Amino acid sequence: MKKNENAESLRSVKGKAAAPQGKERTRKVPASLHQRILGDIQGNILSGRWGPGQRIPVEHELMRQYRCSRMTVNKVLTQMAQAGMIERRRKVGSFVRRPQSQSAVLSIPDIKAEVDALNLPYRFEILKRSKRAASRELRALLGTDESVPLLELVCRHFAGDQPFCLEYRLVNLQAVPAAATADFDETSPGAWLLRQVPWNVADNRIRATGANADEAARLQVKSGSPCLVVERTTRAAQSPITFVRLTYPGNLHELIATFTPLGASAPQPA
Amino acid sequence: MKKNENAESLRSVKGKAAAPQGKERTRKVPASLHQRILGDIQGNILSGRWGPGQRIPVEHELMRQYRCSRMTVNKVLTQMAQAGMIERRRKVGSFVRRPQSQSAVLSIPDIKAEVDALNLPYRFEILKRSKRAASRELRALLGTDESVPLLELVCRHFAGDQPFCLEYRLVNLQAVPAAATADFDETSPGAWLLRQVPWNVADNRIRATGANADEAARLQVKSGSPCLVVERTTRAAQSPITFVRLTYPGNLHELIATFTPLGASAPQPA
DNA sequence: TGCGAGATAATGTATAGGCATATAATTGGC
DNA sequence: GCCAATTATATGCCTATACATTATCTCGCA
Repeated sequence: MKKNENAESLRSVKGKAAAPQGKERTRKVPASLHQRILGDIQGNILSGRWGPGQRIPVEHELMRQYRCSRMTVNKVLTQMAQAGMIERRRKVGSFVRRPQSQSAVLSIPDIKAEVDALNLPYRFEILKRSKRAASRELRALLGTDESVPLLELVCRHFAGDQPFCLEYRLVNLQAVPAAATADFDETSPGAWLLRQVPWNVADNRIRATGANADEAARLQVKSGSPCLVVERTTRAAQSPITFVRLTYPGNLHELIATFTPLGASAPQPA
Repeated sequence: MKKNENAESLRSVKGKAAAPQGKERTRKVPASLHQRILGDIQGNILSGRWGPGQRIPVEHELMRQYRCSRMTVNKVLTQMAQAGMIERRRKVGSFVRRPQSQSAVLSIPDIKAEVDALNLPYRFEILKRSKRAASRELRALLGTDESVPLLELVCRHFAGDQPFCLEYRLVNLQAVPAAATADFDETSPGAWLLRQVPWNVADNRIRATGANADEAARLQVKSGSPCLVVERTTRAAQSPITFVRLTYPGNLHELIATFTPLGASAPQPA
């Protein structure tokens, strides 16, 4: 099996870039060399030409194919290894990984953004707000063992006149003291917190339940009707920030996750 | 050669290079320099010291701080930009991104693996199997407009004696002709397909519904009881491979997604 | 035959420099 | 004073090289 069936993408002459594409005549011409190399290798893997376990060309071979330096191919291969698509072993070579479990990137937008996407007017209301010490159960939800002061919130989000989502939230007041005095008139607690503690680490748990009587009344659905529940515990710098349970009436909502081997693993800057 | 000695002396100095305003150095020290730089910058962002919109040191500044070359810090910053944590603008600098929507990594394991994780014996059965041409609706599910031959499967997965999951699947026989003659006695269609077309791209849609009469009977739950539904359309090299709808009885199942700013974005080898 | 000492092959990391490109800031011409 | 041209800055991308690390293979020698 000849290995250079895809080697026709050799650079013509180094340092000479093709015409600065006036109107993107072809699909998307990968501008940079390492993007092109990455695309080629990824193509070979995704198309199945290079199956799991198969060894892919070593760095010097790729240098030769693309007439480039080792750093360039190394950058590509390192990136693919970090993404989990290949496995690299010293002295032996690089091999296509066998995906044990697909991993998908789930985008969790702000609720306001979700409602906006439906072209419906958004509003929300605070149904309950109280300060309290963390009981044992609440501490378990937040994943902390310290007894910290908590802010407890229940909040309802609307899309038009229809209840869209019910939010139960605990905020660690020790980590975010400003939450105690914040009025959530303008910004919802979720958005407010994201402004305060923008970058954090979170665990999300997604499941389906039937609405209990309380939830059903607040969401204006029948008791027991299916709901999508997203629970999220958020930490930043080792201390828990907030726990939130979002309950969506079943058919009103859908989470979208995309599995992309590489590339768009993060939200784009709009 | 003096070049060598120069590099050597730099290397020795490097060990004590200042970690800028880093306080939590009690962690394990990352082996390589760029890992340390990445950890430092990430720490500054996650801890909130560098908030969204804030400009982070330019490459030459980081070179000086860490006494390293530009390639090294460039590697780090490029990586962070790809992960979506910072945004880089020429001439202006690099800025901490404001996460508009959190993106989490969702791990979608094989059903057998899920059941194994519960320490229950796994088995499955094929309830229906038929070949057919793609009707308009089925084509819409698969996301193709060609009229391709399809294999339609209904399959039930058990955890112990309890039905665990219902699987409705369409397989594009044009893309995977071997599926027509495969017997799914040993391996479930999902696992079989993953062996045939190991790397692919998929869209996942997750929602909650009530079980209809048919599903309820097969899952041994009451009609209308809440179910978690995962629909997935899988493509490889532009041609759709398979569509699958997995229906889990509500409280039996939970999807876990983790938001990690950088790093373990892919499943690790066992 | 067994086995330890290289030789070798591949990746991992880092350096120093280069040109290219986009854009903010500055300057020059009017 | 305003707009255009230039310059400076910071990133984007690439090269060529060097040395370190690690696992595999091979060869010489007892």
